[in-house]
Amino acid sequence: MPTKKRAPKAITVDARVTCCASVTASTLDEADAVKLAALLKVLADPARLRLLSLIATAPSGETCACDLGEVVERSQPTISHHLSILVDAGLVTREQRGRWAWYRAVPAQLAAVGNALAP
Amino acid sequence: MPTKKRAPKAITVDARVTCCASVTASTLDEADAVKLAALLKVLADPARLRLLSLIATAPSGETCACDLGEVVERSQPTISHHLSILVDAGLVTREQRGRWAWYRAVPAQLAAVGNALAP
DNA sequence: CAGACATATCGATATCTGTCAATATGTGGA
DNA sequence: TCCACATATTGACAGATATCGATATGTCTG
Repeated sequence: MPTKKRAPKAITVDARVTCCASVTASTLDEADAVKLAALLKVLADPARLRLLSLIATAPSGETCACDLGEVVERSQPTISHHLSILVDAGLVTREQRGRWAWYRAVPAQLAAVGNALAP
Repeated sequence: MPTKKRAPKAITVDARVTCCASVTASTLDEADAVKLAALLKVLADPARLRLLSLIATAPSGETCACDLGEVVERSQPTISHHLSILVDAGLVTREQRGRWAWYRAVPAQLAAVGNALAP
């Protein structure tokens, strides 16, 4: 194995996050299918899609949870619940600052799911 | 008679099927979110992902339902049920030939969903 | 026509999930 | 310290859904 140099470090954004196998590249086995389905299931909810969309398109790059309730018409516990699910899935990150929670999108993770469908 | 400078009508495969709005392009409203979530929900199941993957990667371009049961380990009614859902979502097409049902993938529809996530 | 076969539909069920009200936790200000 | 506020957690519940056995529908073959 003639590889000498170390692997290319952080080249730009690595959308090559190996979150899941491609649907069209080869036939998915059950394990890969379960993994991808789990991520898709996170996305397959209107409330979560709207939250993610709001966070991802925020001009400042981050969004306060306090601003989400007004747009997505759900109760505060429901929104908090959905945000947790998005965080657990690695689609957004959460940072507590004082009383407020700030969320940022993780574009690479979203892209990874998208690429699993449309490479 | 080459070079008619027409507007680019049918540009190859149009993966630009307007099935759903992009998550990151602008903030989704509830209606768009419901639409996209519905399609994602169809994909967010391991059995359906495996079926779609099998159909999409078939060398001949089509797959007989009779071959799907052996690979995806579910009962015959369950597989038939999932195939119906995939057809209804426009992700595969179904053609009855004699006793057998043949399925083909609809790459544009899958790509449209993927592009809604990763443009 | 009769039987075998492929697929679809029906009915039932166990599990999952989105939602909210109530409550808990934690933070900053007075 | 005490209170107001932002967010998270808990508990409960209605609706959705993945699954299977039984059965129906439709098609080919002898």
